[in-house]
Amino acid sequence: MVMKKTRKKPTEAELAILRVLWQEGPSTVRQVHEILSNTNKTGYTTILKTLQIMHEKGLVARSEESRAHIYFATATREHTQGRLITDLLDRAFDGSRSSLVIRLLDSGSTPEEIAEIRKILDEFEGAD
Amino acid sequence: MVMKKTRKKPTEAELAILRVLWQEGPSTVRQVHEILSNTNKTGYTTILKTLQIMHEKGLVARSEESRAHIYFATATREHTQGRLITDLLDRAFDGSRSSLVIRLLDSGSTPEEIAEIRKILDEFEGAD
DNA sequence: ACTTGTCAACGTAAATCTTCGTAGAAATGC
DNA sequence: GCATTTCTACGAAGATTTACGTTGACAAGT
Repeated sequence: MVMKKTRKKPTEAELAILRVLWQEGPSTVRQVHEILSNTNKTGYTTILKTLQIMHEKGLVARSEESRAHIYFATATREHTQGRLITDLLDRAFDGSRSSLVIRLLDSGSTPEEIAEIRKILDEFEGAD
Repeated sequence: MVMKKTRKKPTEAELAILRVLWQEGPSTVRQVHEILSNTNKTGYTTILKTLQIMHEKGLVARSEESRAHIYFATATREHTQGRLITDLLDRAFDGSRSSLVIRLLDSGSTPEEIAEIRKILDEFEGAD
């Protein structure tokens, strides 16, 4: 039996922590909590517990060398984003990428964003 | 206190049911179950219970005229899709629409899809 | 009227997610 | 050395989600 390659989808609380780890790099529980306490009201031990669960799930790994363990995400932001978007694509858009883009643009995009997206399209079209 | 305009985000099971209602139009519990039993293994009463919960939440409404109640979604597919995509945009992409599109295209899009998306972009750029 | 089948309603069980309190180990300060 | 602070580990409570079993109402046929 081969190890599953696809990790489980992170929960809301887990994703919030992953965002911090991706942005800040490897961090201690305290550091993650400091960042999240700006927007959330979750206590220190809640972050700790969630990180321990994420560790069991394999969403994060940690260095235990120093007393304050240092956690880091095991999957890249890009990989996780890809999994989340294809998941939503299947669950809510019947796999239609174009209708997803329509909703995305419809939800208040600026002309700058549209121009940027067009550039992205050019690159993808050129690469193929 | 004004009534909240924004409905709660549907759960996985709820979204699966909403997809059926959007596709098939107003349906009885039995009809929804028939469709979903092709891919899912959930029992009839599970669908029924979920629809009742969705009714409490306001995600669906129903006509009780005939004995078999007829359920239909209260929000359009487009509206719900918009809420789901902006939710994911905030939670996983830090609000960056372009990086969301990158992940979307990166996840196996065909040249036809890219061309279609380009057309969509044209329309949005023309409309603004 | 009686039986049979269909359906909504109810309760609830199991799983998962979120949150926090407390204990104990490790480091720091006096 | 002893008290205080900092940190992980453990346990557990509450909320939410998912999933069924059972019951009683109701309708249709015989």
